[in-house]
Amino acid sequence: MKQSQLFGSTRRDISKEEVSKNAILLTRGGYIDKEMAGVYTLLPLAFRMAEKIKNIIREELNKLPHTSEVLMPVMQPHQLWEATGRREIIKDVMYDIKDESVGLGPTHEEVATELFSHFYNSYKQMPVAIYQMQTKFRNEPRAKSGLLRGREFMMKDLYSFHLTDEDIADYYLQVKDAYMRIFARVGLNAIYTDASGGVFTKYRSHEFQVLAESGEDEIYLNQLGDRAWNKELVNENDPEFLQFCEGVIDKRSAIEVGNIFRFDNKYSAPLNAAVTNKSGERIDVLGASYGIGITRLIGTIAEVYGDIEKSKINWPKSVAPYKIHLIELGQDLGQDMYNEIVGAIHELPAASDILYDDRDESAGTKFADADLIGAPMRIIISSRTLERESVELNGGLVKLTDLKNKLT
RNA sequence: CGGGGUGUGGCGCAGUUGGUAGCGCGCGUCGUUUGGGACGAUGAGGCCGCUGGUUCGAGUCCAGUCACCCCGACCA
Repeated sequence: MKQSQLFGSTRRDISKEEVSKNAILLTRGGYIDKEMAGVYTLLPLAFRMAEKIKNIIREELNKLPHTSEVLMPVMQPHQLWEATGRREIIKDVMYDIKDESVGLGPTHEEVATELFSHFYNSYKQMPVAIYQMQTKFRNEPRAKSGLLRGREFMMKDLYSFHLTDEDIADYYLQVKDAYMRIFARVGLNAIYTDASGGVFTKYRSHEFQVLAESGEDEIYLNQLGDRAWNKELVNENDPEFLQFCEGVIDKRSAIEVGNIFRFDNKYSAPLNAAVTNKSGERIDVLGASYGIGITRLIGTIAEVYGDIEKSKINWPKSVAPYKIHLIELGQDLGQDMYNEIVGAIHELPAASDILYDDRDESAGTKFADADLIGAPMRIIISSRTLERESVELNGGLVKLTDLKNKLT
């Protein structure tokens, strides 16, 4: 992609009102543009990241048994929420459509459960799970912190339906493992955290928390640092908690990047999502929800990998919008040589992952922009490097003839 | 929803006791530059968030309203 043709650009100055690290870096880098509080455009750079994250999620979730991707509606009838008794609870959060008994979906337990009931009637068909990646709408009382808490945001939500307690428990753990792989692949160290189920469920929920100063949640880490309890769940006299932390309490701020919880028959019962078992009895299926905030993940990765002072980000390779930033300095390079290197690079499998800065800008501007854009690999081509039949790759000179090997 | 703060060219900001608006960046043109956000010249661009009030006169004072930021509450 030629940078001169990329929509948007880095920004030198942004409002001093913006305090959130991810919002500052992503806005300056030309990744996002704010429309209103908690509502952002994903510019090409952030959009590419979102697509890469979505593909990683797909790869991992598609390994799960009986699991398919779908796309459910954003518009949801109030009636469905009234049926499960959640209309009153959701009322302040759901954006409603004027003069219609319809709102924009903040979550999809109702829709997913109803959808299930349209196709499943027998234990022989069980279990089954569906997931989607979609924009969610929640009227947050206070949207803030850039992509970390939006009123409109992209989410992956998965719903599973099971016949037995054993089966749902097994699937739940499989999802947990898939989530841990997903977070690792996008470069985050997520901590599996026990949390309160809130109004969602009588069960404890489990959150995936990433340690960060900017995190809204507070968690108590165990000694190994690989398990935690959310503060909201903690009663410091609880024997189970005391055993968990073994006397060492390490309280840390963290960002919740995913959460999973069982709700069993909470929605299947009122929505009549039941199947017949071997004896011919109709039994309500057991359900669970599993969510990952995709746009929040982008914000979280920026929080973890960004540096405000240096105005730069070092994205993990797996999610960087472009893996290679090819920067051309000067305009009087030997054109033959130049064509040769660009040609060589474009023969690589990752050619679509190259951002080529072909703009007529000063070296300083190009470097500053490159720092903000944060590609993991930087190739500089200039008359200085071409004199030696080389380019600069991440700070070191590499012969043109060796470049292909270095990049593959 | 409580408390505090902010709304002025595309972006970032200044604007004194009320007198019809200015700076930087960016943008256009010309020239010089080209390895860490280059320089000179010149030019374009603003119903001062919105509504009402006070006044001969309001960016400036008053009231209301909307939006945005921070702290808290909330967070399906």
